Amino acid sequence: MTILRVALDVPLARLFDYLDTGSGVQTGQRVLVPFGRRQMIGIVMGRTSESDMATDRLKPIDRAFVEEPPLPAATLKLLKFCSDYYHYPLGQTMLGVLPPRLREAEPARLPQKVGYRLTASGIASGLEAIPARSVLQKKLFAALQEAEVLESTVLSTIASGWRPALKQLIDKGWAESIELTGPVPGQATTPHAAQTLNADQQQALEAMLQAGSGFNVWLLYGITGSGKTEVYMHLLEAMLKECGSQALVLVPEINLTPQLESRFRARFPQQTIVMLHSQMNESERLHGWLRAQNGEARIVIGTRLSVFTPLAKPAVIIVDEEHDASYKQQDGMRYSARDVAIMRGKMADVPVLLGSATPSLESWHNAQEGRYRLLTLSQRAVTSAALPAIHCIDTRLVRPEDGISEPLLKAMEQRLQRGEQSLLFINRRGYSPVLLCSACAWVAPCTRCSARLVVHLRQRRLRCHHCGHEQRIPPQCPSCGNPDLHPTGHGTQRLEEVLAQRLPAARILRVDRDSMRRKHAIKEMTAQVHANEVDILVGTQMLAKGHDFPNLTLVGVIDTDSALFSPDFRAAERLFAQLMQVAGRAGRAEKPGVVLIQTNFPDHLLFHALQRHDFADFAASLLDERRMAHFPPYCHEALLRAEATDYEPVRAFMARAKAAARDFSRDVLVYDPVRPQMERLKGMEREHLLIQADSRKALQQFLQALVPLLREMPQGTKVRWSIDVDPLEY
DNA sequence: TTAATAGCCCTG
DNA sequence: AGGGCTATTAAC
Repeated sequence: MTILRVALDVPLARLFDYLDTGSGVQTGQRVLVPFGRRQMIGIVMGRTSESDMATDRLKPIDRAFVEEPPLPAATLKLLKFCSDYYHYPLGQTMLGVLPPRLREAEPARLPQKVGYRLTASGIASGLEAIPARSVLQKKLFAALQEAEVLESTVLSTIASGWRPALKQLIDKGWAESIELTGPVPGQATTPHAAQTLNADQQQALEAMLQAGSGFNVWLLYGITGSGKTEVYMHLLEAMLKECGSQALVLVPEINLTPQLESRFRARFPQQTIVMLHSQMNESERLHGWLRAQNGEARIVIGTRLSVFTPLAKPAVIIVDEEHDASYKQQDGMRYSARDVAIMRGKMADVPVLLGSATPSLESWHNAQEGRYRLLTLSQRAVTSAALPAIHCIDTRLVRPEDGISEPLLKAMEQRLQRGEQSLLFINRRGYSPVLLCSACAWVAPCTRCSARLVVHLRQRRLRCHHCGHEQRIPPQCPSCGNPDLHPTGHGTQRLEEVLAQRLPAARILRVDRDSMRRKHAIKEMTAQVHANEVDILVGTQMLAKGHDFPNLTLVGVIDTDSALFSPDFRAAERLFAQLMQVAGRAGRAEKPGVVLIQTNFPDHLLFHALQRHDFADFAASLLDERRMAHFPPYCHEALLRAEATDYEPVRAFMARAKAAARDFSRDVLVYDPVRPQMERLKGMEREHLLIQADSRKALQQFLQALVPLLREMPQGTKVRWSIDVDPLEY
């Protein structure tokens, strides 16, 4: 009798043993097992003949899903690595990355694919037999004539209302449905021609092709508009020539995927492309996962979680906008999808391509040190499109009125007259960030967070942007009774209002999380801007990403000074990336763009570098600072976070953790526990303990010793803690 | 994490 | 004694 070692979704850092029932289940397969007095889905991690547990206490599995393909060994290995590296229980790691459907006790399978083809009589009668007014039928008939067999997804791309028309063809005996097995037949459309690469792009591509198919990390550093995507597609074209090989393309947010998706689909119409992100429904996610695993999907495009998607034959991994913070998971297993991608590339011995206009300092440093190979795109792909001119407006000299300074307003007026578009960038949604009592200086606080409530005037409500808490705007100051409460400072809503007053002729559109909540809001917004139905966009960083607005020639940046002197040492790096990105929205086509930044500190190095579009220079100076301060990437960090409803148990837990750490902290620096910026969040009192080490190895050894002690520590129960390896936020 | 149970205070 | 609460423990 053999024993199965099973990973289960419980917060315990071990596996559970079960008796096999002669099911023939393999490593990597799903099983349904009794656990306590309920049932759970588990993954078989291996077999053994010995158990730590007395054999008579072992229970047999209830069911093995032998009809499903087992997770490949490479996936198990990657997840085991992540579980170790991020110090997160293996079972939760394993089960946590599965599409939700695979966590249910139902066997998973791909839907039987149905294809359609012409019957013998259909072929005999020919296209002429269809009456001219049945346009759709004719179209479908022609497509079937050309391709022989087409499946439903392809027919949808030909005509959205194809079903009734096809039914008519079937009723007439001219077409029939058949069951499809094996790979999907290609689409009838011809691929979009590859764009010719400029010298930089060509050089980058050749370097990668020359290096061959083995592991290598490439950092493709290309300014906005330099055509990184075109390089990706040329690379894929070359890599996917090999039979059955697959590419994994990671993108930061769902926002960006529709654009990228359509470009890839137009370019690779014959290949099955699968999208994977959290906005897809459960069956789509399951099917995408299974198609990636069985090799049918040649290109997998997805957000961070898709870095774990099993692939039958990976050939290359691309991480677009590698600096983007959304690659870092901020709860559960706090992995960095970019770093996992690199580890995966290493394990699978395939190249990894990181792309960015403003690489993370970690990656930039690795490139400088020769661990990654740097590829630079310094020309814009559309050569006529000049880089935007970036100017600062010194707000010490020109006081902004209601948030907007005279020169900025003038510039917007000018665009309005010329029929061009402007974008106002402000990183704060809502009407105003503070509600202030004019008599006693009381400001509306959140009850659950150490944060101020943001005024949302239109809804007449106060909202916490951290926990979602909401309340009505009080009619008078709760502290002194004064009815004169002032919304103070500017958010997107207020700016929109101010602009409507100052530029009454302008058509203004606000773009933030609040206004873009509706399902196709972003798509509609993009269409409106392209159709020139909008003169001024007012929005948050949402607007900074990806969009290409050819008639947009002015970008105004309202207020970024707080980030210049933030206690977070990564704030400047992020601000630079953000401004570079938002500046890239200006003047993408033939019209030159201008960026105006309102600031009290126009002489700050960040702005000087930005004006010269000189990331390299700014990165060098930031790296100098980091080296001197001994911050990442010159050290490796982990953060122990703890929280509970009361502060005392948190403090006690952290004090014990720190004491425990002292015993074996020779090669690491363990700081004293500190309260984070946001001391209270969502009703929880928090504390952090920072750990630094010179090497990853020392840090890992330390954590390996510490984490088991933490697990055994009496926590006064309600303390929740987690380990964040390579934290980005503190 | 979930779920059962052991332990404890309280009322009656 | 038994209700209602919290702390503790086991899960294969």
